[in-house]
Amino acid sequence: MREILDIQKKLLPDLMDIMKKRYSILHHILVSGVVGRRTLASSLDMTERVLRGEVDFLKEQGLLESDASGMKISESGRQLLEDMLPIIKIAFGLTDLEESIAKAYGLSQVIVVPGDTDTSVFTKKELGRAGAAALRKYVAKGDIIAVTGGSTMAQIANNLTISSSMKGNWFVPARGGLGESVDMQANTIASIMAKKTGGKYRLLHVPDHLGEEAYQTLIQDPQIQEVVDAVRSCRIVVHGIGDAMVMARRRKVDADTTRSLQSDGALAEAFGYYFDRQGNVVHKMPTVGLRLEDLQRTEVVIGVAGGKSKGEAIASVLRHGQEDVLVTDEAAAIEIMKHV
Amino acid sequence: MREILDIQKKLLPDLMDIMKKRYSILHHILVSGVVGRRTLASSLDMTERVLRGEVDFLKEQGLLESDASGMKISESGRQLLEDMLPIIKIAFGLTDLEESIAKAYGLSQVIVVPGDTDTSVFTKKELGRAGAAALRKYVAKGDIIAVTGGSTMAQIANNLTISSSMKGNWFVPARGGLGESVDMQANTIASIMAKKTGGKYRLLHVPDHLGEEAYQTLIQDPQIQEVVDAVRSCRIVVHGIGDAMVMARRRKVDADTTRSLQSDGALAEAFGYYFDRQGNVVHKMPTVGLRLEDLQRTEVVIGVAGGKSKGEAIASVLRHGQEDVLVTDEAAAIEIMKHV
DNA sequence: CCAGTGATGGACGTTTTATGTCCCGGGTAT
DNA sequence: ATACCCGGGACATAAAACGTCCATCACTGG
Repeated sequence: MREILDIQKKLLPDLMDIMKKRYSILHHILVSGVVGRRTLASSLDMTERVLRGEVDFLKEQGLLESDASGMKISESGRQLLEDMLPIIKIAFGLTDLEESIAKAYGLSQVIVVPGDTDTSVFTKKELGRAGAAALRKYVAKGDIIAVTGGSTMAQIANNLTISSSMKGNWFVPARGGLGESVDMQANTIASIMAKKTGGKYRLLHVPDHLGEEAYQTLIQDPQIQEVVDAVRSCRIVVHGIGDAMVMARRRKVDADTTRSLQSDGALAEAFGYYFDRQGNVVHKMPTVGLRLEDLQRTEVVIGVAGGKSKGEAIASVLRHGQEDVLVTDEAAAIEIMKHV
Repeated sequence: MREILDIQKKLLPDLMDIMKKRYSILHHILVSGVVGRRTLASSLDMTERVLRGEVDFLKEQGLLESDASGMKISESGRQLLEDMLPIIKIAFGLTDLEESIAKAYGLSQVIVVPGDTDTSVFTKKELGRAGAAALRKYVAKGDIIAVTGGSTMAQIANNLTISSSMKGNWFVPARGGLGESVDMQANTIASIMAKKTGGKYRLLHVPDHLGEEAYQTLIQDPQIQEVVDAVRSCRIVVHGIGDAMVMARRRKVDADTTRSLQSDGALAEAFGYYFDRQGNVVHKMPTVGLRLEDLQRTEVVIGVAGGKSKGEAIASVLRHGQEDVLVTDEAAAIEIMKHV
């Protein structure tokens, strides 16, 4: 596979460029749904005319369709994009990145999508697609799947589709309420995922910042206890990874804790735990749900995060060593490899 | 390996041609040892100038060397050729098929799409796409285009798009109603094609199995006469090819006729005529429209059919010798070559 | 020794193709 | 109703490809 491309490169040096160009046009149209020529041209940084040439070609090949409202991808175009993914990864050099990260951190699979989530909303969507695909790959019938919150997780939820293998699975939030906006809370994500896949879900309604005694009575509650048990016996965890300080701010952590996080060198956050550069846990959010020790019994831990700015944070979570699968983007992957 | 080339064929069809061209240049030089530009050009059937462009490129890539005595292949060029062999075999299996069929049956163009229409719906769609592309290539402004019915023709109609070169053209059914389901009748196909391309159409409402006198009065009708005249003066014919017995059954031909077809060795059916293995007409459907002798005045006859099971039938229609362009699939093409 | 042959590489005008730029008529969402 | 965005047509221009001719060089055969 790789050889064939190397051979072709010798005989057709610009093959890769054209292939990438056409791929990215098609891909852009795929993620945009319906889009016009001018919009597309500016978003791809091409002149209108040359884009038009390519679009005419792609139309002739039956890979996209156009009507008065704009252009959209055809079924065979969508299929083509799917089939092309491995080729594109090689052409973009992403396979190398995937393999080196997997080896450096002892992961069983790494998926790298092209682009940078920090700068392109399309990359974020692609990350969601890839995350959903990864989950689909590892899930089995009757699994309990614990998920966290965050915008990346929301994207994954968006890209899940109904599938027989996920029908009847349980989606649960990995931890209790962690004071984020509603549509990115773990509870919300779990319910969306369940609806999209035809699965079931249970919610954990445990507010933050409870007094000790209120907390104790709450976790004695049989209803809550049941959900917590389910969470702790999950087979799959899918979680985002965040920058420690950004997450602390977003969750309105009090000044004292923030200071202590800073002095402890907290760099990354994942499922309510804060990690320093070496991958040590330096702080945990006071709420119920999945504990670190539960992860060891968990069969598949899937981390999903992207963006150049998150690279270092992802690296420190990976160093902690509980992850099995990582889904990230090109920019973050490059940063991760700087911190081996 | 196979997939990557199929993908590239869809996304970069012209680059595949260039690859073939460069490969054959290199290969020719390899077998010739040392050879001059003009000699090579004539032996490859290229103009000197275009060969020179390619040679300059190959020299730049270090794949061949040239001195005052002529050109010869370099070591890395020889290595490349060796590595390419499997790629070339796969990538151009179809091209070879196309050329051998074209030569064997004296056609001006043969288009072979990968796959087998019998087993894959996708191949059938691809056949439709290729048929539409072929029609687009040969059509000119103001043409009258006669079409037949059938599911393959319906696919072609589906894949036609509005285009200025076809605007205002006439689509007519090649022959009268031949007792098939409505959405595959020539009348229907003609009207769909006209709508899709922005052309106009005329229909032929002549039922099958008319009594002789009803038939005579019908074809005296000026309206019908006008359409029949248009059909017979068409410049382009696009038609499907069917297995004789399958078609007879589908058209509910009576038992007597079926027996006579069988005893005459009818193998194939096209535009209402039945052909035996040698390409002789052994029977014709009793309806009005295009006659065989009209085909000689027709400039472009495009036959479209695929599927392993139809290979022999296609071959016998080709042997009749009126076809100019054939669009088929890989499985049928292989069968066709077995019957040269 | 020399003319003839066939080679490469340079040159140049012409044709074809690609590109930048505008505009038009038609839908669509506001 | 209107303003906006869409695809597609049109056209001048820049760039690439091509056909053609020629100069020069190396080798060969006489």
